[in-house]
Amino acid sequence: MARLRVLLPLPLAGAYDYRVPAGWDVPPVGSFVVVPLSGRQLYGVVWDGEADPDLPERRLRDIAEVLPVPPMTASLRRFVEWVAAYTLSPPGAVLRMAMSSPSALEPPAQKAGWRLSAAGQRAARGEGRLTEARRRVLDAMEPGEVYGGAALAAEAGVSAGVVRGMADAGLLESALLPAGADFPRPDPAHPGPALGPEQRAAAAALREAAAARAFGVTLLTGVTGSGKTEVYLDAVAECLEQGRQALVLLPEIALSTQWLERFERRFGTPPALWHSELGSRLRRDTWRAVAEGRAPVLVGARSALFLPFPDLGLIIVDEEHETAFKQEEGVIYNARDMAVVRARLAGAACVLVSATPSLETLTNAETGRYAALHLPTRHGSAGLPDVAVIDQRRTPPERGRFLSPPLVEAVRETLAAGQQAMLFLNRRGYAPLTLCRSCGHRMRCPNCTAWLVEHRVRRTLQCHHCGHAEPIPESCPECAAEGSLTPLGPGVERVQEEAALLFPEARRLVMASDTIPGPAAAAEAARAIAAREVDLIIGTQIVAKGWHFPHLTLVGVVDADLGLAGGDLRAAERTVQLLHQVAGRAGRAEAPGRVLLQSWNPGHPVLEALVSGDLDSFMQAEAESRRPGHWPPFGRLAALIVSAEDEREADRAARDLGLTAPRAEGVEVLGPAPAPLALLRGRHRRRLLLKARRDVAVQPLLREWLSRAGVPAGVRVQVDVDPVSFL
DNA sequence: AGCACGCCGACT
DNA sequence: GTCGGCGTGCTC
Repeated sequence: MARLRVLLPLPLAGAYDYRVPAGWDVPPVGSFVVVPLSGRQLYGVVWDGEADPDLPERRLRDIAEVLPVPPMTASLRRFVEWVAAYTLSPPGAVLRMAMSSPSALEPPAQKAGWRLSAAGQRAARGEGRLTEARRRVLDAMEPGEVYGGAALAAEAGVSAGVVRGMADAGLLESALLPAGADFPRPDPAHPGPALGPEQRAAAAALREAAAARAFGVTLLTGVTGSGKTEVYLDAVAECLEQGRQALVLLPEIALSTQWLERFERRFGTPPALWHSELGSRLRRDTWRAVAEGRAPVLVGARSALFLPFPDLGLIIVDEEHETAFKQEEGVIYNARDMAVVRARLAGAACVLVSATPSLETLTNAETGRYAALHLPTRHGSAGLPDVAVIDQRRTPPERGRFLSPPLVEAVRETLAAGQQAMLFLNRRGYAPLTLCRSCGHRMRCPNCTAWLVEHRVRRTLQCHHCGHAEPIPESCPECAAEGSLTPLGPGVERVQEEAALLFPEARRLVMASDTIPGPAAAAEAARAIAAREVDLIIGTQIVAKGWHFPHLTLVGVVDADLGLAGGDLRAAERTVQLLHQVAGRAGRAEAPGRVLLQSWNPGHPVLEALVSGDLDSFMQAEAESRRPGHWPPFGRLAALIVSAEDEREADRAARDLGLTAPRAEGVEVLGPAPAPLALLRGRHRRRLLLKARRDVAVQPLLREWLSRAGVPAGVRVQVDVDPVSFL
């Protein structure tokens, strides 16, 4: 009897063998099936390869069902295997991401609708008498087409009762609506916004890449406002004309209402969406529409990379430098890098887009692995904003304040001119640290190595790493002194408080992940700002991405030094990217923009680069500083995070792991050292860092190392290949 | 991932 | 005497 391999969406070492029941056709590789596993029924995928002939017959179970879904393509199967091997995850754990809507595998529930009956068709031809309402319903219908009852009533402008009455009278007969007919096709010929000459040239190059129907990567760069989005949407149009599907990855899809409006302007319809907040019903319909090729364009967060596109022709990664593309839990992967792999396996074009590309991507463009396109100027009349540093040592803020006199003055001028201003501080809450003035006690998280952040609006102290929250105590928990707890340092809430004192007449809006919790709030904020119902925006990094604020002419960065402390490999690169992005919010329409950076260290290369606008030289210097030590992108990194509830156990396991570290040419193991968050969610963490030359394949080394070093129970070892955050 | 089997504390 | 804690191990 035929045996085949079935991969299950579980963290198992590999595929299991199952029997094809007698009399069945052998389902093709990639088929979605239902199989029994220890008494449960599970979904799985028929996988490539030969079943184990030595497995005794009595241990095999029968496949229970083959599901009526298009089989998983070879290209997606290879991708699942590739990601599993690269990240050192069990293939089933990766498969789970590709089966993220299990109910989509079931036959879709068809909705009931109405169709013209024979009598109805006669009546439509004018036989017999009809009321006006019934006539309108018949006029709205085509013979043979099936309509939803409510939609039909609305289209004809009658009540639902009319439709029901016509059904009772035999003019309509019930029929099933075709499932999932509700993903509109974006029209590549829809007249979109006009492109300038530079944009047209770049768009033509991208169209050519998409028309080649072959793998290739292109880096598209250009300052904020240079029209990168319109250019790459032209490549999407080309992909549609080729009859293939396009995928656009965005870092924060939930907050991109403005992006969706641009898409609709270009194509006349919205795209299909994919992100974590999608409801289960829409999720199921979208997964299925993708699998059946009914969703020609999908815009999504990183997990959209694992959707079952039957013929993917183009992947766009917008804001490719964003760290939000890095998945930090479960299967740890970087969607930007995996997008390139997915495109290669699918024979698709890949476009990486950013105003401030990552050093990895820049290096790949420089060595010619990636093609490069650049849009040098802002589209329309807007010029680049003027960037200056405020030296806080010379003009310090008043005691207990955080806005220095020159910044206060600039905000005042801007508001007086009837323009909008923004204060940027990448720190949520009121104050990052709460200190007892009498004993020096600092309020810290019981589960993590982190200070508790005061959130005055909610009257709590919160940990931003594990979600721990407690009310602000009246007295010091250490020395019991009354009213001695003092907030230290600013968060956006505190900046807003200071702004309220300084600019009482200005209408202020705080934008942080806790005040803008979802797409609806983001859309409302964008509307209020565009309608000039807000004068002063005070925001964290969520204001940096993708917004278009036409009346904003001043951006004040409250603490430009903030991201630079703390020895992270990419601290400088990330700070430049973030502050450049924030600066790009200023002066996008006719009025010129102005950016002021408050700093205690104005000579820092990051600030000099932002002031001069010469980010290329900065990134080159950054590259030269990483090259000699074989740091990424000139070498490879993998982090091993060893964690245990017991601190001594974590220490011992980490030390033992360090002792068995691989010794090879071009490989170096650093640590163990306390991980930057040495205590996280109640687990003590130690970190080892494996650094290898570029030509060393680290996965075999890591696999061998981990299998050699037995990890005791209760200790967890997480592998993060290509870590971006060192937290 | 689930679910069973397995060996040590507070209950009707 | 039993119910139940979750530690370890297996599932084709």
